Amino acid sequence: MVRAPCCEKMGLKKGPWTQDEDQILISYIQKHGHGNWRALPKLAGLLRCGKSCRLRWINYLKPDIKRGNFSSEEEEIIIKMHELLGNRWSAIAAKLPGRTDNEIKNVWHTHLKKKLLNSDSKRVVSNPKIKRSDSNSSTLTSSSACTSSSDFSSFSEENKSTNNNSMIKSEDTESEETTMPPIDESFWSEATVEDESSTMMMPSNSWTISNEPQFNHVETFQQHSFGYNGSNFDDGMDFWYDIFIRSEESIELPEF
DNA sequence: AACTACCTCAACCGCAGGAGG
DNA sequence: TCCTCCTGCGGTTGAGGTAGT
Repeated sequence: MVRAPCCEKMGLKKGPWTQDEDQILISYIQKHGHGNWRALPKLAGLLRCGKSCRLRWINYLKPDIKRGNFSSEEEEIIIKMHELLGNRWSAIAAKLPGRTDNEIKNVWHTHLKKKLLNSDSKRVVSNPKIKRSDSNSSTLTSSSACTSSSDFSSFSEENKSTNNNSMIKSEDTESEETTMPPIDESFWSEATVEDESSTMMMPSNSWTISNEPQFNHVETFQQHSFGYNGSNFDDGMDFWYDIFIRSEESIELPEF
């Protein structure tokens, strides 16, 4: 490493973990919980900094970590979530049980980015079958839920470079205006994933978002959830994404 | 077999933000 | 309000593995 070795300075070990260290960390946390990470290595008798222990536990030792290759479904979810959220790996990881942000980040940089480039940035949702799910949508303002244009534009920016500025859109969309469909029963559709053992609820209508952020507006967003139900994950759990969709309504701000 | 180039992924770093005094 | 401590996040690094020559 080029950067200042903070742990070495204090006589602490760094670099790859040994099996012994792993075992010490596991048994300590199983007995006492992790509590204060900074204090943990001293209490457990490890010559590591707390940060290192925390990372090792979260990314490798935690019992619910799912090891092994990512399934194609998981990869598609990552791609979709990355389109929506940008490099917010922890948020993406929260929707993939058993996967860590570090792992997802690595997969993205090593596989998915290339995959996307090679596949000409095509949308990953295919073969939609229509079936409604129960939508729990609620209106909220950008300032409270999506932290406004900064959050929204982060994935908007991403889309500019990778997907011609679409959030979720149909192939034939041409307009650059913001065109939000009303959210009603027909909003939701179901897209099947490859193995047909689970179903994915997706918004069925299409819309576009403007190329230019409207900084003189406080924009409102509607929150919608979509996700998987089914048994294609080991734990059989359902999970849902929350997405924020720019509403037709926006509030004019006075010019300063 | 030896060397090089490329890839993968665990681990590190600095920073931001929340909590508490 | 300010300061310190702690945690979590995202970006980056580099050792080890693998493929190609």
